[in-house]
Order: sequence, then C-alpha cells, then structure tokens
Amino acid sequence: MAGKRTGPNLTKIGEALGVSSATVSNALSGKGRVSADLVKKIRKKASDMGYVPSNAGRALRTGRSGVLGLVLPDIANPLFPQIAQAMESAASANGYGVLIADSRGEVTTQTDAIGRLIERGVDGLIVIPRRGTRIGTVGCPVAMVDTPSTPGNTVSADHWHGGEQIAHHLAGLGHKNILLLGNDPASNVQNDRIGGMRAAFPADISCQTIWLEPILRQGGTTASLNLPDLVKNGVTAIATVSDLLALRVLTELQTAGFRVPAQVSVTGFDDLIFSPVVTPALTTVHMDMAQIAKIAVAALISEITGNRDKKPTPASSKKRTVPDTVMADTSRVPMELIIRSSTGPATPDQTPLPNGETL
Amino acid sequence: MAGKRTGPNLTKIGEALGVSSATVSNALSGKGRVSADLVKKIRKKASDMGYVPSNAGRALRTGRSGVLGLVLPDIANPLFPQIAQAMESAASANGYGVLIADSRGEVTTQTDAIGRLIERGVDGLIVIPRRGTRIGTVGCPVAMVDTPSTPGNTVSADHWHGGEQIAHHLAGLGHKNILLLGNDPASNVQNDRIGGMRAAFPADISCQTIWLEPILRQGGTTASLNLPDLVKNGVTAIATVSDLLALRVLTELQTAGFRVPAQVSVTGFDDLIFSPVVTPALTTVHMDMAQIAKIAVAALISEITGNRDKKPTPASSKKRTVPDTVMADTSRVPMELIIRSSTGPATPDQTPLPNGETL
DNA sequence: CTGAAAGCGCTTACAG
DNA sequence: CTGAAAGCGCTTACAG
Repeated sequence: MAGKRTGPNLTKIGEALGVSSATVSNALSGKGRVSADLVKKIRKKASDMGYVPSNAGRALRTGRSGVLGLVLPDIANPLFPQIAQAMESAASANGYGVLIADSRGEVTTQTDAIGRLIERGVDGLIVIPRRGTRIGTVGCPVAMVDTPSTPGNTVSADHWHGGEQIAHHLAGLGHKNILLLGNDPASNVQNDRIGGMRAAFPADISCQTIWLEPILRQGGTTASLNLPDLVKNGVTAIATVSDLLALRVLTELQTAGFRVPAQVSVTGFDDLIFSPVVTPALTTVHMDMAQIAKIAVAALISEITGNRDKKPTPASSKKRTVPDTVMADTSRVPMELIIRSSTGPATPDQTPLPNGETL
Repeated sequence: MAGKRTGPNLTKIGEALGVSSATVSNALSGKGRVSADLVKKIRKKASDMGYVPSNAGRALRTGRSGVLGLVLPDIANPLFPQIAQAMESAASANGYGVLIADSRGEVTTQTDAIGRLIERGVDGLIVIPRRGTRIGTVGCPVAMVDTPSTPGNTVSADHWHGGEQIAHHLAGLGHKNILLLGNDPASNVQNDRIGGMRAAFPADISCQTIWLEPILRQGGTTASLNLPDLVKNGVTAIATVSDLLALRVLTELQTAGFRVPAQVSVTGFDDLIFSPVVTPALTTVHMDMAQIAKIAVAALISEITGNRDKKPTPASSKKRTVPDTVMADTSRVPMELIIRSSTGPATPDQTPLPNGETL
C-alpha cells in the first residue's frame, strides 16, 4: 500500500482518549462546543502523539486545498526573488502555501502552467502575466499583478508615479537634456514608467526615448546606441526603465572613461539586489512588494472564503462575465524613490572629459 | 457547503457511459485491463465533460500528494531564480508540483518552513540549507543541495573544481599576484571555491585571501579594503567568490579610474543575470542548475516511489539512522568556466595608470 | 474484461 | 456537551 500514513489520525487520538474523532476534530479546530478540559486533554494528547493533520483529508472534505498558485512569466527575472518572497510570506501568514509555475515567457506555457496549478487543486491564482497577456476564465479566483494601465482588475505598483518621481528628482538637479531608455516597448510596465517620466518633465527639458529591444532584434548591439556620443552631444542624465539597464549603461559609461554622476547621472527602477552594491550605487525606485503581495493574497482569500456559502447557482454563474477575477478595482501601491550616488547635479560644463582627470 | 466541486468526477463520467467509476479510473490511468474501445470512449467522454482529476481524492487514497517542497535559505538570494526555475522544471517534467518556503536565513524559520511543508503533505523535500545547518529527520525523503564538502548526502556543483578552473585561467594569463576575495568564511560553498583556487595555483603565484563579511561586521566598510592600494602594490587579478562581489569590485575599480582588464582582471562565480550585461562582461563560473535539479528530483522520486511497496516495519525503521536522506552518496555536478572580457593578460608593467590615458 | 466495495482522514450537519 | 454517520473523489485488491 503506497505511502500510507503511519502517524496518528483523528480516530487514533480519539481511541486513545475514548472519544469520537468528531470531538477530536472539534476540539482541535476550536469549532464545535467541546468542554474546556476535554479540549485541553485532546490537544495535549494530539501533540504527544505527534499528530499532523492530513491536508488531503481536509482538502477532500472541504473542497479547499489551502494552496495558492503563483504563475511567473519568467522565474529568471531578477525581480522574481522579491515577488516570490513577498507572496510566500503573505500566503503563509494566512495559512496558505504557494505552488510555483514558470511560464518561461511563452503564452502557451503560461496556459499550461495555469492548467497544472488548477489540477493540483489550488484555491486561487496569482499571476504575473506575460507582457500584455490576458488570462481567460480559469475556474478559480485570480489576482493579477501588473500595471494599473492593464485592463481588468489588478494590484500593482504605481509605475507611472515612480516615473514621475524620477523625473522630478532629475529636473530638480538641473538636468535639461535627458535620455529615456526602455527595453521592450510592448511592456505595459515599461510604458508606464516612461510615460510617468515624460509627463512630469517641465517643458524646458528636452528628452528622447530609445527602446533597446527592437534595436537588438534588428541585429544591432548595445554599441549601436553609442552612449558616449550622446553624452558628448549634451545628454546629462540617462533614465532607464530597470536597474539591469542602468547597470549596463553605468558600466559602459565608466569603461568609456566617463564619470558618473559627475558627468552623467544614471537612474534605474526596481532596486534590484545589486543596485546598492555597485559604485556609484544606483538611484532607483523601490516597489513595496510586501504590500502588493498582501493585497493580492487578501483579495484572493476573501474571494475564496467569501464564496463559501454562496452555492453557485447555474443562473448566477451565467451572469458573471469576468467571474474569477478578484479585487474590487485596481489597487495601486506607491513606489518609493531611493536616491543614491549615481545621480547628481547637471554639470554646468557639458564638455566631455572622458578620462576624468578631474578626480 | 464550502468550495464543493462542481465539475465532473469519475462517478459522473461512469454514469454518463453506464460503467463503473472503477472502470473509468482504470481506463484513464491505463492501469486496469479495459478493452481498447471502452478506453477510447471513456477518454473522449472525460475530455468532453472537462474532467479534471481531484488531487485531494487521489492524495488521500494513495498517500502521496505529488508535491515537492523547496526550502530556500533566502529567496532574495540572487541565485534563487536559477534554482527555483530548475527545480520547478525538473519537478513538473515528472508530474510533480513545487511548494516553496523561505527560511529567511534563520535556522528556526528553516525548521518552521520545513514543518509547514510537511503539514501540506509534500512527498519530499529539497533543501538548500542555511550555511552549515544540518536537517534532522523529518519524516519524508530529503535531498540537500549544498557543497560536496558538507557531511551527509547531497547534490551540488563541484565548487572546488570551479575554483581550480578560475585559478588555471588566471595562471595561464600570467598573473602572479592575486587577491582572493570571499564574503563569509562560514560558508562551505565559499570555502570550497577559495580552496579550489588556492590549491590550483602554481607555487610561484602569491595570493592572499580576504573575507569581507568579518570586516563589515566589525564596523569596517568596503573602503577599508582599499582596492586601489592593493592594485598599486602589485595585485593584477582579483578573484571573488561571487558575481555580486565581482560587480562591487569591478565598479569600485572603474570609479577609481582603473581599467579592467587592462590593469586588473576580475572574476566572479555563479553567472548571475547581470554578469554578461556589465561592461566589461564578467568572467565567471556557471553551475548547471538544471542538472543539479534533475538529480535531486530524480533521487527524491525514486525514494518516494521506491518506498511504495516496502511496508515500513518498525524493526527496519529503527535501524536506519539517517533514514530520510536520499542519494546514494554525494553527486557532484561539474561547473563550467565562462571566459568573458573582465579577464586578460597580466600587464607586464605594473605601474598604476589610474586615469587610463592609454585607451 | 468489468463492477461492487472498502477505505484513505477529515468535517459537518444532525441527533442525542 | 458529545457521538454516529455520511460523504468528499479516488484507487485498489477482489470477485465475477
């Protein structure tokens, strides 16, 4: 007999004490009305016997698994650790487990991943959708973590506002000629960040936006950007859409002999693990993942337990067009500007000093 | 009635076809001897009805959940994405799900995390132990991913060999004065990496090892290292124990006006996401996480299904001292040296040229 | 080749 | 306040 439990169960505890398993169940869960001292006796016995409740039994009976699924577009994403950590923490604080699935950037894989999670019986799904993807009805509550500009109900950081903060910071330092660097123009998140920045720059600031991904896709290299030339021609700040891009820019500039921030300021987004470690440390925008996770998990759980007594009448289930998506409406979590040393005042003298003899 | 299934189950499929649920089960699993055309009919019906098997029912019956637990010392670790992705992929290739738990670097939290996973009914555990921690008997198979030098059965990359490869590479480039930079001297992994390097350097190479963490703990800063001085005094290569450290060193050096690799070579470990993106790109050592995951998952699964028919006689279970730890013995997965542009020949002229006019 | 039955461990009305 | 009973969905000997 495969993997059969060897440990104690409710019945065995009951037998040891001469009570029924129902009473043990009630005592342990604190639900039924069981006399205080019986409860105490049962609890002690259970812990003495090393009782571990069976999730399978409970799940089969209640129809709930106590597990949430986390669908990630690409686990290799450097932001993923923050996301997974926050979700795991929020979920386990509520007694839920987290099952992960990696969609490896493919839409079909995303669908498969969701399917696998559903089969495993998750009670709800947190999905960080692949760029611009929509999730159909899946038969369980879904919380999406994306951008506020994504249609549908989502939790997300307010990327637009993050962009505004970067813009104000840079404008306040006197920069007038700014390069905005994005990666993928199809990304809602990146568009919001760039959009926020552009919207917040005063009229006297000239800025241009370059998207890297399309250049690379057409066989170009990072070098085609020619950052040094741009700087020589007057750009005093480069605001990127991610710390990874900022790191790329920063080191490329340093290698070319420019001094950051003395000659050029550089900013990122996301406050990735390496951002404070680099010299100069990156000015960036931090998202409160813990908060996002808390909201997503709370929304999911309220939907899961809220449905508890509503017996799904066929009629009502027909009426709901987007039945499985959670969250009253879009929640925006503020982002926090983190000023570090990669940004500084715009140099009055725009002349390039590649080899930085001014040290 | 909470979350009760609304979809079809084996019985409903059986009713629709006038056969028993047992036959449906057999047909779907391909186990029992069911006539070919009945199988076909049943499969079609099941898919028409949108049948999704109930994990809870199956788990309760078989005593196996089909889920593996992944215990991580710290999800924020930059290596985690690689680990989680590889594990998820190896597990789902074998029909298993992955439940995550973050021990946030604390030993007690690690114990809690394991406990939570066990309660959730995982069939096996993959644990990346917190530095130097041992896991006690937990009641299910455990695979540890650590260093070969850790006592006990583990899968791991051969960090020592990785160190050797870095050493050979650097020695081959003519470096004679090398700084070895570690972070935490309590880490087995880091000790193996440093040990491998030291062991592989020919006798005519002088090398010193510095551990950063103790310096920081005593209130020092990275600046106390005084990298620029070390380089001016003749160090031509800095070999670190992780790409994060290498990045720190690289950017600090660049900021101080040194040219990498023209004046100093820098190496890392782990091939983190940013390593190829930095300028100059980091020479590093890549671990084959997919392979490690495959071995760990395979070992776990063979233990899980292997135990299937061995009814655990009390006698035999007494004899095994480390009953739950898997893997015949330590498996070492080779590491691969990745040569990128942060390393180059040792400069014959050791004179420091901080502001690099030789560009 | 197919079916009836038992039982995994739990919870929840319901009856006492 | 406590217990007997039913049943969640599945699989597996076992009998036909």
